[in-house]
Amino acid sequence: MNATPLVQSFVSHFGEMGSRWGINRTVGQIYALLFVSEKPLNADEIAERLSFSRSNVSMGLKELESWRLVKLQHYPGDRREYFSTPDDVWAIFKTLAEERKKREVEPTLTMLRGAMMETAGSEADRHAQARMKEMYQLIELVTTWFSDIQHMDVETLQRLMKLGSQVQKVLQFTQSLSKLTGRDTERE
Amino acid sequence: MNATPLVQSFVSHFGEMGSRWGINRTVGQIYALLFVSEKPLNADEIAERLSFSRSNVSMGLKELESWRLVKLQHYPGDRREYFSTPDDVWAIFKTLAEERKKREVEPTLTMLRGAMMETAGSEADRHAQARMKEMYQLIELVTTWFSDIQHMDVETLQRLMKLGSQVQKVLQFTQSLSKLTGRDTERE
DNA sequence: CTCAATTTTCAGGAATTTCTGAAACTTTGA
DNA sequence: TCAAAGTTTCAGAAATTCCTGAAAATTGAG
Repeated sequence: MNATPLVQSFVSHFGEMGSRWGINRTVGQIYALLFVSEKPLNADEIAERLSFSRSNVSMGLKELESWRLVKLQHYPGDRREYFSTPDDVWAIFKTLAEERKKREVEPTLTMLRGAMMETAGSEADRHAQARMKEMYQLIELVTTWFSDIQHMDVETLQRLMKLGSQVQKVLQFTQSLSKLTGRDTERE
Repeated sequence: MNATPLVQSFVSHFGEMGSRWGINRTVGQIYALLFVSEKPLNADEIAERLSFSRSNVSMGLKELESWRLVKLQHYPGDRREYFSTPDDVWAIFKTLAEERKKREVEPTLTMLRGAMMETAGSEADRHAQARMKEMYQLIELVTTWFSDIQHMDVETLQRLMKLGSQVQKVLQFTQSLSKLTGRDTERE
């Protein structure tokens, strides 16, 4: 690899990390390279900089496209495809969260929903089903909340996050307000 | 495997999913089995039910222990160790989030911190460093918020989550209040 | 301390995943 | 329509990860 030590360490870190969760080393490194790159790169440039085979890069890029993590563009008079990552890190974060939800959470929710429909044939089954229900409700609450939050604009989100656990006080305050007015601020 | 179809499908789903993110099939299945089990199981029982070798189960349990996801207990007059998962799904969720943070996020933050200390030797480096800083700030904000939230009690947390994006309105309200009083509710 | 019960370690075979080069395919400009 | 430039596919080699059985280590009752 012919990059500065700075970029070098960033790229290899993403390689290692990549394999710690779902994606592989190649994909992690390609992403990292694109993320810090000043200008979009074409597949050959990526292959050369990371010393991967051209075909490996092609597969990696396809994988990144399926995660919606890379942008594709063309330059006039050049037939090659140039890749880059979106500039806005918040947008990247949201995309990542959405995709992980789709790949890791949704299938589990579907399975759990199915299991909860089954008729329990034994005491053990009844217990298992109750446990699955607890898991289902937790996951559903958390993911619904997540997607609620994702639809907020970045400024509000940042404000909320900076507020941190102080939101508790705000909540207590509105709670006592709603007791006064008789209106409930909670949904459902 | 000698389980009911209900437990069967739950366990195999966790096996598949397990390999989709960091942990392997064995570990996923052991966890799933313990999660729905009425009573704690010892290593031999687990090995038998899942048709894994005894040693594989031993390694899987060790892995789960390192994630703090299993409880260990003994019965009088029985030298074997019995394993189970905590009852409270919220507690499980928190543990999982903490461990993932420790394993997946902290190392990245450390690397980024290091990279940001380096002196950029070129225009490309300067750009890379700026990008890393954006990433660093986002991750730090999100994880700090997460741990803030984790320290809230479950009731408050649930209330907050059920509120969903309506929290936006509460926020706008307090914002206008603070304009009136001149006090700022945000930290930092 | 001894011995049997239980758990852990670990070398190497099995299974899976990753990566490559060659070939097939696609696109576009002439 | 053709040829050249570029991209994707895919079979199998290479690397990695997983899993097992055998042996070693640990534990605790007597």
